[in-house]
Formats: sequence, C-alpha cells, structure tokens
Amino acid sequence: MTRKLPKVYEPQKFEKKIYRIWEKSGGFSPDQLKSKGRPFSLIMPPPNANDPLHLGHAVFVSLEDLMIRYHRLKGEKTLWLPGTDHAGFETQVVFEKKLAQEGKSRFSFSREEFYRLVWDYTQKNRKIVREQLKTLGASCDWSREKFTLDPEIVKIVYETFERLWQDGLIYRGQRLVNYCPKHQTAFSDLEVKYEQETAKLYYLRYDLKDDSEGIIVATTRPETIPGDVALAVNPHDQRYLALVGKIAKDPLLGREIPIISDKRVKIDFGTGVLKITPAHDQTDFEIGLEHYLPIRATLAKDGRFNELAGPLFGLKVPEAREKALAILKEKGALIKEEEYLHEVGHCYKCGSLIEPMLMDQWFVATNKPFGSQQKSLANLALEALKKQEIKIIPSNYQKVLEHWLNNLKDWNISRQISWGIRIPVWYCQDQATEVCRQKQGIIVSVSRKPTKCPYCGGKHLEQDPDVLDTWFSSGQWPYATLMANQPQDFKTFYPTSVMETGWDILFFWVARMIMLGLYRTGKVPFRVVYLHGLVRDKDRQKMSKSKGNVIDPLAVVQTYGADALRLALIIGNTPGRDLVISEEKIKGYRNFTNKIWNASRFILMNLEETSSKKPKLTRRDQKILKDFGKFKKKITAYLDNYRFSLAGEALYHYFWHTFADKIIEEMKIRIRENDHQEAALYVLETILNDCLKMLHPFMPFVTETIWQQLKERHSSKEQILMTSQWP
RNA sequence: GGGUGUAUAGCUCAGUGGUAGAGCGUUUCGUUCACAUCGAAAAGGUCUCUGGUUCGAAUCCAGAUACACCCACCA
Repeated sequence: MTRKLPKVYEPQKFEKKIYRIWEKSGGFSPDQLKSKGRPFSLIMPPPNANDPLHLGHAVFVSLEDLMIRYHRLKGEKTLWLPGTDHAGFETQVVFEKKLAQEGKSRFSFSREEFYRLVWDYTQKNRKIVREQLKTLGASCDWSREKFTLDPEIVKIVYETFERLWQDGLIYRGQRLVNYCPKHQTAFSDLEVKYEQETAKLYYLRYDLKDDSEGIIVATTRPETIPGDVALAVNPHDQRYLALVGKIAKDPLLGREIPIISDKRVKIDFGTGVLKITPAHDQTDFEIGLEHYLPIRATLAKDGRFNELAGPLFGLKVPEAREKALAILKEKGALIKEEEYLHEVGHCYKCGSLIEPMLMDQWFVATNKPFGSQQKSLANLALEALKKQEIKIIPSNYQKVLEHWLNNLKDWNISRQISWGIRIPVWYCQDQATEVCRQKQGIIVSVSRKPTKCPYCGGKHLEQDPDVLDTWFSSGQWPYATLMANQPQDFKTFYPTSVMETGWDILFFWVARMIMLGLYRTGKVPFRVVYLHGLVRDKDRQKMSKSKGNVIDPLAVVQTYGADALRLALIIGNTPGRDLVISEEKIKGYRNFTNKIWNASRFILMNLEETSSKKPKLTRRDQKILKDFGKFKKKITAYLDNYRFSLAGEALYHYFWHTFADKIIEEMKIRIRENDHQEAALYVLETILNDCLKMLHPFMPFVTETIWQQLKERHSSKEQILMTSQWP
C-alpha cells in the first residue's frame, strides 16, 4: 500500500474507470444483489430522446441516484429503471427545426419516411443520453432500459386504450379544441398558456330585420362575425326583453340570425348582448348546443378563413380582423372601441394564438363514473390521495393536485402530428348497415389492422391519422415498464417506492400516472412523490438557450467532476422550491472533493504500518467515536425523511470542519509524538470508512476511488463501496 | 376571479417554542508539517410590519404589505 497519491484529485482520471467497476460488478441490478431485503424501486422520469441532457436532468439524476445508492447500501433490493421518451410533439418540433435549417419540412417526405427519419434521430439521441447518464454516475439497471415506443410498451398502451374504450371512458367527439395554427395540431388544456393582453373591445351595430334602431354588440373578435349564428341576451335583462325572438342581421354578410336568451350572458358586460359563434368560442358552443343552433366554422386548419367568411376569405386572423373593421367602419356599424385587458391563450411552444377549433378528436372522460363502483378516474385519484396512499413531498402540493383533479375536464388525446403512437382506430368507409352507421364506423383494434368492418363487412377501412398525446403513454410508465420486463418485476416492484420529478409536470404527468395506474392495476403507481424545484441561474432566471444562461452539465463534469456537480444540486435544494446554481457553488464543492481526497490521502499514508487489530482507545477517542455515532444516526434520519439537502450539508460540515480541521489535526500531533499512535489511527480509519459510506450516495466517484485505494483493508464482502453496508 | 407559496447576513438559502446558522463573498493574519482547490481569526442581521397565544415567538395563530408562481371559457 505504498502507492503515492497525487496532491490534487483529478476526477477525469478516475470517473470512467470507477463506473466500469460498478457496471461489471452487477450491482446496478436487483437480480445480482444477494440481498433479501425489501424492494425499493424508482422509475426514472424518461428524458426526451430529442436533445442532450440539461441541468434539470442532472438534478433528478443526483436525487434519484442518491436515494438508490442509500437504499442499496442499506441492503434493500433496489431497482432504478431507466428509459427515454419519444416525446411526440416536442420531438417533432425539434426535428422540424433541424429540417428547416436544411431548407426542408416534414412535407418534403412521406409520412413513413418522416417517421423513419425521426426514429433514427431519437435512437442516436438515446445513445447520447445513456452515455450522459453514466457520466453523471447514474447507477440504474441498464438491462431493463425502456423506450416509450418499444413494441411491448406500445402493446400495453394500446390495451389500456381498448379497456378505456370498452368502459366508455374514451370517446370520439366533435368538440372545440385548442388548436395551434402554426403547428396545425390540437392540444389538451394543459398545453395552453394564458397571458394577459390589452385588446380592444369593439361595439358594433347589428341591424334588426324589422326595426332600423338595431342592437349594439360588444366583441373583441369582429373577424368571427361570419361565424355568428345568433345574438343572445340574459333572460332577466329588462332592456332587451322585447327583442328576444326577433331577427338581426350580421353586419358583414347581412345574414339573418335570431336573437335568443340564455342565462350565461352577463348583463353587465359590454352592452349585455353576446354574439354567438359556436365554432370559435367555448361558451358560444355550449349555448349553441342547447338552443339547437347551427355551427358555422369559418376558419380552416391552416389558420386562414374559408369561403364562408365572404370578404375575409383567405386571410389569417389578424389581417381578417383589420379587414372586418374596415368594412364595419365604412358601413357605419362600428360605434366605438375601448381598451380591454384580458387573458388570451397561446401555444406553449411557439406562442401562436390558440384558436378554439371544431374538430373530431379522441377524449378521455376523466369525470365519467364507470364499472361496478361507479367512480371516475378523477375520483380514484382523489380517493387515493385522501387515504394517504400516496404521500406528496412537499405536502402542500397535495392540495394543488386535489384542486386540479376536482376541476378536471375531459382530456384531448388526439394530436395531428405523425411522430408518436398512432391511434389504434379504423373507420369503415362503407357504413353499409344501420348498425355500422350507429357506431360511426369506428373500429378499435389494438393488435392488428382489421381486414373488414365487423359491423357491415365493408372492406374500405381507413386508420385514424392522428397519434396519441405523449402523456397518454408516459402516464402509464410505472406499470408499463415493469410489465414489459421480467414477469416478476411488476409483482416485486409495483407500486414503486418513490416518484421523483419536477413540480412543473405534476398535472401533465404525475396526475395522469395516478389515474391510469389506479385504473389499470387497481393500485397506486408509487407511494411517495418527491417534487424537486426547477434550476435557476444566480439571477433567479429560468435557464434557456435563448437567454444564453444555460449550464451544460457535461461541461461542468468535465471541469469539476460529477461529484461536485451532484453535491451542488443537492445541497440547498428543498423540495418544491426552485434552486439557484452558479459556477462558484460548484467550485466550492469541487474543493470539498479535494478535501476528502487529501484527508484520505493523509490517513492512507499513515496507515501503512498499522495492523487492523483494534487497539486500546483513550477516553478522548471514545468520546470522539461516541459523538460520531450520534452524527451517523442524524444522517440516517435525515435521509429516511427525504431531507437530502440537510444530510448533505451536515456531512459536508462534519467532514471538513470537525473531522479534517479538528480530529485529524489533533491526531496528527499524537501520531508525530507517538502518543497512543495506534489508537489515533484506528479512530481516523473508522471515521473515514464510515464517512466514505455516508458520502457515497452524494459523491459516488471520489468516495469509491478512495475506497479502492483502501481495498486491502476491507473485508471480502466490502470490496466495492457501492455494495458495502450502510454504517 | 380562484388557489399556492415566499419575506432571516452583501448574495444563495437552512433552521428550531429557549443565547440568530451555513456556503459563497468581504477584511486581517499565516505557507518546510494531507490539502492555497489550504489554515487561523474578524466584520456583518430590529429574522418584512402590526397584533395575539406563551414564563419565553424569528419559530405557532390572525391581519397587513410586498413579491413570486399556478389554475380559470366573461364575450
């Protein structure tokens, strides 16, 4: 053991080698662990296979690897299952941007060609992501890695679709959906971001058929007049009682429309008269349904007005608005305009104005009671939360989640894109019998393409062109990944122990996993949800490429080592709260890595001549070890209570300012003066060993590197620190 | 309109019903002795404000102020 260690720890020299030792040991897999301990499982939130990892991913790797390594050291049967997400819409957007740089678009290819290109692209990225996770030290079980488009996963997703369909929880319907004209696809409500905007409220005169007086209507969207099918007033509005039942004329095209009354019209807004445009507004749509009004859809899928819009034909929304106003002004129908502050929906990705668009889409009915218990998906989730079957950390998010579940509307799962899991539905074009027509020719077939229509025998079948919302598949991730692996995995590891993810996808992902998990398996998908915060720069700004303030985790690892980055992401990171990271902070923990290295180096140098027999300890030694025992208990308690930041901080503080600054300095003198030297070294070695174990989940590389240097002094069971025993 | 948070040192944040804490930064001093990616020391806070509970409140409660975030179909 006389090898000389360098004065400075250089992570680059060791990290790759150490990871290989772990991989070769088989310690990542629960099958190879000889432990009979209770299972502990984590499913990795699958990173999108469309881009390299960013700092946000490094946060979850640090936290999840910390948990996994801690529980592995405690002798539990641990599984951390990795995977990647095809991320339908997100990936398609990223890929189309790339195509645009080459002067191409998705329309330059057939659907199949495009799919193939994106497939290759994601497979390349998956490889990169995998290597990056390894660089960060992720001790996950690569033999169980999954991709959301793996055939066995898709099969499970389809089965869920079919069951939901049979239970009446999935339906196809023509509804107003959130439509982005730029991306030409619909979204669920969650993908719409509302922003406050100043707009103009226009007061317009609609002439009456039999009265020259006319009626004044206030609207922010004059361009939708061609879609008007009625005017509506509140039934209790004295001003307009006499007008109900009369006929008005739309001021652009002169079409005749009825005046009706409906309680949804607010008396005190504008003039108290609402123009009803069912194809372009949610409230209007509902009113229209109730009053059996026709629907006039005037906007085409490309975001331009169609021929029903008369003079506005071919124009996009902003131009059409100008043109409509010009015409109205000329006709003298524009009475006045006033400033008006309101919230407008935008595409979360490109910022385009979201248009409510009338489309045939697939929905999950989240509030519809089903089965013998007559409970809805939302009910199932709410009950599980109330019964504390799932614990959310921090706990205040439980309320947030319950509130969301209580106000849930049906979930649109159709996307008009080509990258993703195709909706497993065919439509019979023949519809030759009454039964077939009643069923609207809808054939749900999850295993293969049907050869003929089961209702009418028709041979002309067409598959639904849409794909499923990515969250519909990732919402099944915990059970799908476990079912798709060895058959006993689901039994052993489901429900999983912890779901660790960011608070920003609580609704998108966590809520859907709970609902679908309970639906499909009857059990919650996880016992604990740990929500970490989002990474900010030192000015509290969100990191983004456009702001140029992104920190590339891999570059950081290159300069300061994975351990320094990991510790910087754990300390000061309180669940549910965003965390601030700066290069100075990472540098500080790089210094700590070096501190561990040098303290160990010092002890190592002095250990050379000692035996491993336990010497007689002084009173002082006993006191030090007793205090250390208390400290170990504190760390264990912190970790058991998910107080990772506190545990990390306490370890940092103890190691540096108690162990290195005080204890080592004290023992140094004893060693030099040969005063109970053996005992002094025994104390140092004992504390060092246990500190390495406790630090290992936080900083796996440096601790394992040192452990390997001390290998000859450890028992045969503890040759690798990662699979040794928690003190 | 509804909801959820936050307010503690120059900065980033912990924290517990019992003498205000850490990291970074700042200032001073110190290198033959594991480490200058170091050590020793110092300065720096009415714990946002106002009430209440209490022997005792930065901590628990109520209100105020400020800020942040989330949700929502008032045209």
